Amino acid sequence: MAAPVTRRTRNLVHTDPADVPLQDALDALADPVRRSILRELSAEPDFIRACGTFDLPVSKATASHHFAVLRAAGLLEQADRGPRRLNRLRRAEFEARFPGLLALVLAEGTSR
Amino acid sequence: MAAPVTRRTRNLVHTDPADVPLQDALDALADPVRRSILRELSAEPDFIRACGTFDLPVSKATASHHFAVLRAAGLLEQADRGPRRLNRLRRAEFEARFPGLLALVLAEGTSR
DNA sequence: GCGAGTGTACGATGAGCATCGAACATGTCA
DNA sequence: TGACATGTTCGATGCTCATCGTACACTCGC
Repeated sequence: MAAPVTRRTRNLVHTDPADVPLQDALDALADPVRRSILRELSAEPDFIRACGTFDLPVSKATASHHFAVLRAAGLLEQADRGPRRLNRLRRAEFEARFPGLLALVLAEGTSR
Repeated sequence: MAAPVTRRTRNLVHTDPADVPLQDALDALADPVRRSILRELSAEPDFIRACGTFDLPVSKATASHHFAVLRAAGLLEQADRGPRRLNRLRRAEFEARFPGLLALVLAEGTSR
C-alpha cells in the first residue's frame, strides 16, 4: 500500500540537505511565495498536502516551479500518490544542515 | 577624539536590526560578495576596516552599493574617520533578531 | 480506451538587481 | 588653496529569475 513506484516517480530527484550549499538555501528562501509554502506545509502532518492544494497567488506552472526549487534545495520531500504529489517538510535534515534557518522562516509573521 | 560629526556623517542612516524584515535580511545575505564582506569583517576588531580595504571582485561603485545594502539590512554599522568609512559587524543585535542566521554566513566555507 | 484531474516542460516576457564608468562630494594634509 | 584619497551618486547595461499560457505526461476511475 505504501509508495507504488510509478513511471513518474522514477523521474523524481531529491537533494540531500547535507549537500546543499548555503547559496542555494538562501536563494530558495529569498522568495516570499516559497516561504509561504513552507509555512503552510509546517502546519500539517507529513505527506498530507498535495501541490495543488496550496492557496498561492501564482499560476499552476509557477507553483510547480517553486516546488521544484524547494525540492532541489533539500527543503521538501515529495511522494506520488495517484495523480497527486504529496509533500513533506524536511525539518530535521534541513535543521541539521542549517541550524536556525528554517525556524526563522516558519516564525515569519508570527507576533511582532 | 571620538567621532567628530562631519557633514558626511549626518547623511549616514542606519537601520535597527530589530526593524529589519526577514525578506530584507535574506535578500542582503543572498549575494556572495556581501557575504564575503561580512566574513572578512568578522575576522578583525570593530571599526578597523574601511570600505576600500576589502579585496572584492567588483568595482568601487558596486562595492559602495553592497555596503549600503548591508547597512540597510542592519548588518553593519559605519563610522566616518577622516575620508574613510570604518565598519563594524553588528553581531549581537543581528543575532538577537535572527538567531543562527549570521553564524551560518560566517561559517560558510569553513571545513566541509 | 476515454475522460477528468494533477502536475511538469517549454518558450516567451518583463521586472528587478548587480554591475560598470564617470562625475561628484567630502575630508585631510601640505 | 591645491592635490590627493576615499566613498557616493547617477544613468545605462546586461543577466537572472519569477511569471505566464499552452502543450504535454501521467494516473486513476468509468
